[in-house]
Amino acid sequence: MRVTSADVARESGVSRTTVSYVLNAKPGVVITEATRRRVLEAASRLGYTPSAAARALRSGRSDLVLCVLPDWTVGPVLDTLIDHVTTSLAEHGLSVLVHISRGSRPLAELWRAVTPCAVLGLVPFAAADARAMTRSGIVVVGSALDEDPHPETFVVPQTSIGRLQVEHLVARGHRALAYAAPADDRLVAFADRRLAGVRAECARLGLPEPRVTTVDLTVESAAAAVRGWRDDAVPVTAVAAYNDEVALAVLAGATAAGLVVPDDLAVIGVDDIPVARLASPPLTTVWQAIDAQAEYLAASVLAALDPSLEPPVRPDDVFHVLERAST
Amino acid sequence: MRVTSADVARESGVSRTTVSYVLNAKPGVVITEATRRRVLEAASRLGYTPSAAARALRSGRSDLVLCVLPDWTVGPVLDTLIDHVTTSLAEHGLSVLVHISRGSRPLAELWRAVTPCAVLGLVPFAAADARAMTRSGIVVVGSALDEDPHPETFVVPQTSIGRLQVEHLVARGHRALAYAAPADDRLVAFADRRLAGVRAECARLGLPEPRVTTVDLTVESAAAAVRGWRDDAVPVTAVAAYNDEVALAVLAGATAAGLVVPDDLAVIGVDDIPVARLASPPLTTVWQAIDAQAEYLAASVLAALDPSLEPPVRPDDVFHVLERAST
DNA sequence: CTGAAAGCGCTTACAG
DNA sequence: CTGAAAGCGCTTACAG
Repeated sequence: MRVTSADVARESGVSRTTVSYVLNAKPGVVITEATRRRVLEAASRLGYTPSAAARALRSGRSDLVLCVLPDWTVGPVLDTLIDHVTTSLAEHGLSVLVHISRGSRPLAELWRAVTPCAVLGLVPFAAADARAMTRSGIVVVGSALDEDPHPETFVVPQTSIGRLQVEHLVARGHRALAYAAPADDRLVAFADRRLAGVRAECARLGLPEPRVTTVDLTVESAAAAVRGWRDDAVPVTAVAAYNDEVALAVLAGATAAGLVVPDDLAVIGVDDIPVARLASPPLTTVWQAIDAQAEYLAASVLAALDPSLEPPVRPDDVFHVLERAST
Repeated sequence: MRVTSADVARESGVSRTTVSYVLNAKPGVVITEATRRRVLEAASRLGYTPSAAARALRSGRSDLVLCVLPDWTVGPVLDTLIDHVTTSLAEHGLSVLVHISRGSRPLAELWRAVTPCAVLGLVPFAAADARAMTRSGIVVVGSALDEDPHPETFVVPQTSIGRLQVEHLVARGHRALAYAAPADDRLVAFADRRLAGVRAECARLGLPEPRVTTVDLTVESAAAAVRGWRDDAVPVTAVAAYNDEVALAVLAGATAAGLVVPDDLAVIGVDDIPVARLASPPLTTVWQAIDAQAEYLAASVLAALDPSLEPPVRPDDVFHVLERAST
């Protein structure tokens, strides 16, 4: 049924060795042009496609990169990141496969089934998982939410997002700040790091501790939060939100509470989702240089796979404030 | 280096055959409880994990399901759908791997590398691709944007979305309708089907042809569109938008143009993205029963894989209007 | 420049 | 109830 290299060999009148040499363009081996052409023609005529399983079994390595995502909704930023990484690695013959870790099955089952050459975690791996993969010869590129000692780790400096938000708000004259945290439990790790950045920057600038309030993605929840902030001894005048969705909720809540943004309350989000600019007023947000991050991530994988490659330099300065009318 | 079934056999003092029988719980083969236990213990002591490559090579089939996504931004609806499908299929020992078809590499390279048992397309496959996969013994579950003769195809009745939107707007007393189309080229196939639904329903109800305008995700673009609609001989009073993002743009554009929603202009979207309810006024939208769709999709894959299984019945009535204040 | 042969790790008839 | 042996399709020393 299946067309194998033996078929191609028979069809073109050479040995399987030669077929393999030709099809893999084995460096160092010289094949007569005529032979080469015959093999190539036979292969395409027969519709030959090498068996990945056999190749993986033989070489002990596949050309698949397994990308493990967190189980919370991905969002356009991560979508774009994956897009870029996929494209970059494709140029090096690697195919990226994405798995949403739905908690349902252990990660181990998955990478054992796929036998990827590398696993890319966009969420931190459990130490045991990382160890098991490494022991199996799989290259592991993990992620950290912040500073991490491991050189082979993708670091998204979440704290600096919080810092940037505060820096921007303070430059606009605000001193009494609040942090609008997301309600979704699954985001807590990220939210905490961003909040840590907000706190650290407030402390550094000698501002009072920021008020921290969880805001649902509903107008009522946000309006209640806004009222709470205004009722404070020192009323909050500016809000750093976990992300754009939370920021949009705060915007809606402020309007519902009769406040004018940004005069009564300034709001800054994170991500620059498409609808951020459609809000009224348009939402100021923290934008991320996803291309640079993706480039770095792809280069990290390649470097980890091939020790002769120079490890890439972590991109600096990937976050920027996109100033709109909400601050 | 790698622990193989031969190691387990040696360690437990049995043959590889027995190891295989025990580990795969081969039905019909009876193994002494003592032997069974010895093998199981040796396997776990050694940390044995079967080689997926060898298994795939041997059996000619893996337990991976490749899910191919379109190259446009996925969005929360598709995210959720994949989540559900992943969970469902995991219960049957299948792992779902997602690939964003970035256009960069031909699909063929990918499924050849992965050798999945099934490929699930959330976007229609090219006929040649589908044929090649089927010929290679891979089960193909494709998608169609609308009615499709193939029984093994996932159908999302895009036209009925448009119909529902019109039906809702007409029930609210509107007769002069517009369709707000997305600017992104990659969405054109979907947008066209939804528009076809809008047109068909207008025709059925004896309404004038809907005005069709492309709307960027910017306030300016939307405001211009809104003004155009108002300047018509018979001014448009209600808009069916391609999705919630476009609808939010129209909302912003209407406000910018000095109109009051829904009194001057009613707007209905599609998807119920989280921020839809945060808009002012909150956005009426078409909601989809993703759970039912995901269940159907997972069952389709299983049925295609195992002919003895009853093919699932296509869920009916998956779309519903979620009425909020924008209509 | 090309071929015969081994072996990657597994499963499964086929004998005992 | 258990074992020896073949073979899935590939690549790669090793001989010519």
